[in-house]
Order: sequence, then C-alpha cells, then structure tokens
Amino acid sequence: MLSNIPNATLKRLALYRRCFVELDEMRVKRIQSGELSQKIGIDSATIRRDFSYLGELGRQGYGYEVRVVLEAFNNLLKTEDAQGCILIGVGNLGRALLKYFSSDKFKRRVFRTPVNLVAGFDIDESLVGQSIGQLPLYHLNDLSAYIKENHVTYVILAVPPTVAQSVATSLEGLGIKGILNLSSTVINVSDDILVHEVDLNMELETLFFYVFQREQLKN
Amino acid sequence: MLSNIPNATLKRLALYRRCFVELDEMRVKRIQSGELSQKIGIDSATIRRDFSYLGELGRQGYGYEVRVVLEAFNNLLKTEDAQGCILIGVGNLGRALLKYFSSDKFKRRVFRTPVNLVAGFDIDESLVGQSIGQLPLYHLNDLSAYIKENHVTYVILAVPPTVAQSVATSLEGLGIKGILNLSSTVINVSDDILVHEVDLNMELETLFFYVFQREQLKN
DNA sequence: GTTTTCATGTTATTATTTTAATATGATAAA
DNA sequence: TTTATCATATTAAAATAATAACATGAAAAC
Repeated sequence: MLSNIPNATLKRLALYRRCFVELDEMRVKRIQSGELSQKIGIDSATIRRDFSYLGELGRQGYGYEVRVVLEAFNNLLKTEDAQGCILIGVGNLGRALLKYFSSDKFKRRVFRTPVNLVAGFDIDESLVGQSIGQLPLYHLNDLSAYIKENHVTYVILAVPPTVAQSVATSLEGLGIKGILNLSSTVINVSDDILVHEVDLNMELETLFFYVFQREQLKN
Repeated sequence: MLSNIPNATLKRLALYRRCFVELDEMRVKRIQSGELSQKIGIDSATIRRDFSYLGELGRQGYGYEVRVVLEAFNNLLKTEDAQGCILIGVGNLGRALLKYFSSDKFKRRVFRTPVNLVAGFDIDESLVGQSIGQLPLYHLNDLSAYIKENHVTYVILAVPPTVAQSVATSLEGLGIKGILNLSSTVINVSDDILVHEVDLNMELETLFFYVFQREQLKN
C-alpha cells in the first residue's frame, strides 16, 4: 500500500485533507464515511477505498478519528528536510496569492505541510525590496542563486503567458520538483519537474461546457 | 452523438479549444492528432475519440482544419440569447480576474463564447460605482435585481470562505445556471445550479501529493 | 459477559476511460 | 487515371475507476 496510489485518488486527497482540517478546527473528533460522503458528494465506498490506501485508518462500527486521518496525511507528506516554495510573478494574481497564502487561515491549513512559501520574484523594480504579507520580494535576476541557496523545490508560476516558457526553462536543473502553472499557457520542462496546470480562464469555460451538456440532456 | 459527451472528454474540451484559438491566431490552417498530442500531452487516439463526439471534424490522410474544429466548438456553445456572467467579490483574486478577463487577450479567446462578463459586485463602498477594466462595480444589495434584469446566468464567486455559503444561497431561484466557486470552501446550492469548484490552495497541495507519490515510486 | 448493532476494509461486479488495431476513404504521387 | 500513402473514425481490447455486496471485528446495548 501507501505507494502506488491511483491517480483518481491522488486528485481527491487535497479535498479530504481540507475537510479534516476544518473538522479538527470545529473540534469534531470523529466522522464516518457516510457523513463525509454527504458533505462532499463523493460515494462513501470511494471514500473508504481512498482512505485504505493511506493505511487502516478507521475502526469498524465507529468511523474515522479525525486526528488519526490528519496524522496519516502528515505521514504521507513527511520529508527529511523542509521544502521551500516561491512565487514568480507578483502581478494581480500573484499578489492575491501571496496575501492569501500568508494569511493566518492559510498558515493553519495548508502549511501544516512540510512546504513553506518563502519569497516572491518579479522584474518590476518598484516591487523588489518590498514585502507582501511578510514575504520578501526579489528580482528575477537573483532567482537561480536563491533557489540553490534556500532549498526551494516548488514554484508557483504566475507570470504572463508570453514569458512563461522562458521562465520555466530557466528553472531546469536547479532541483525544482514541481511547478503550479497559473500562466494560462502550456509550458514544457524536463521530465524531472512535475507541472500542474491551472487556468482560471479554462475552468470558467469548462463550467460552460458542463452546463451546455446538461441542457442538451434535458431535451 | 453530440449529446452525452463523457465526463472525461468534457474536462478536456476547454484545453482543446484554447489550443485551436492559439493555432488560429498563429494562422495555422490545419493540424493532425499526432502533432496535437505532442503539444498537449494527450494520447492521439484519445484526441480523435474526443473530437468524434463533436462530429466528423477531420479528413482522412489530412488531419483537422483549424477553422472547422473552432466552428464545432462554437456550435456546441451556441444559445438562443447571450448569457451574462458576473463576478462577486472584488478582493485581490477578484480584481485580478476582472482585469484579466477584460483584457484584449481574454476577449479574443474565451469571449468567442456566448457568455459575457458584465459586472462586478462587492460590499466595499469605496469600490461601488467604480469600474475596473471597463466593468462596472455594484453593491451586493443590488445583486438579485441586476441578475433578473440582465439575464445573468453565470457567477464567478470570489468572496471570502466565511460568506461564500450565504452569498451562494442568495443566488438560488434567480435563473443562475452555473457558479465558478473560487471561495476555498464547498458550497451547497439547489440542483439546478451547477457548481465548479476551483481552490488554488488545494491545487498547490495536489501538486505536493503528486510529487510525493512520484518520489515514493522511485524507491 | 453475551448479544446485537454497526461501519470499516476488501472482494466482486459494473461502468468508464484509455489504448491498440483496423477498415475506410481522402490525399498526393506516379 | 491509377496506385500508394496516410490519418481519420470506429471497433476491439485492456486498464482504471466507481459502485455494490459482504465478511469481519469493534463498539454499544443488554
């Protein structure tokens, strides 16, 4: 177990984790797959199957202890040393993310992971030297030096589409493991970097497609 | 065909569409499934299968004419009358979206759909009456009246998690068909509204899970 | 302590999705 | 005009994923 978690399950883990962090904040001690199913709209059998990949977390005739499940997630994300995450591109979206990620809410939630947001990068001279939400902003020129010195392994890429590929290419060979690509364009990097694409533009359009499909089915 | 497009295909349509809009902008006249596969990392058989749901778009021994495919997408999204889309919550993320969606780039791309972004809403008095990127900002009090009068059918929800549910509930019964929920919390609304959840927070975490899984498999 | 109830983890089944293989018909070359 | 080449659309097969069914063992009731 534990290794070779199916793709479909991996995609749901973040949702489960957020749920359990929320439950813990609400002082809820235990929950069973049926309740959770109602809450998030995923079949209870799917939930039990998913959790079984993380170990035998539940107890028969009882359910899942919130803390036990959270502990399992922590174990899953455990690493030798802390991993750094930086944001590249402090434009509108980037700034929103920085503020959001450095808020108390975020710290309590996502940053119960071994990954810490440590800096922002841009080419705008008026931003360099400033800080947003306690996070220092540096010039893009200092990027590779910073990455090497501070054990940065994750990048949130929020630059304009026109420069996304060249910035992404400059990240190769520096030990980066993953890129969250918010740049609204597909980037190609070497295989050792895992890219996760999120395009809000496309997400909106995907909603349109779902709705139009649904309306088709009505007739 | 055309109706009952599988879910897995629906999720890829926006990506295809963006690709073909880009190809068209670059004056590319035709492309074949193999090339496209390399470009976006989806198996060519999957691409052909997906396209077949939209009609017989390609020609054997030739490939797909870019304009023909774009036309098929337009047909898919065709409606009687124009649909309006509003943004609720003009905070950091909301403002970024407004600026982005009202840019020329966006107009050329996504707004070759029958859906138009028409207004923003917030409770911040200093914003009300202003406009961002030619989009007027109104007070949340005027929300339901505006929706009824302007045939608004889509909502981008970018409010704080604490108020997301109550705002979402206030949207019920007004003819809204879809919500793009960026509020970092699950919302429950009546079945006639389709909700598409996007949480950047969770997307980042999903990347972590993918990377950790990949590292597990190495050992 | 015994029995009943209950919800998990897992095995079996069904559905969905992806990939492979191929027939078809259009294109381009001879 | 004929033939060879090619890439689609589709049929078939394999792989994934979701759902249903159930045996197991823990919890709660008696």
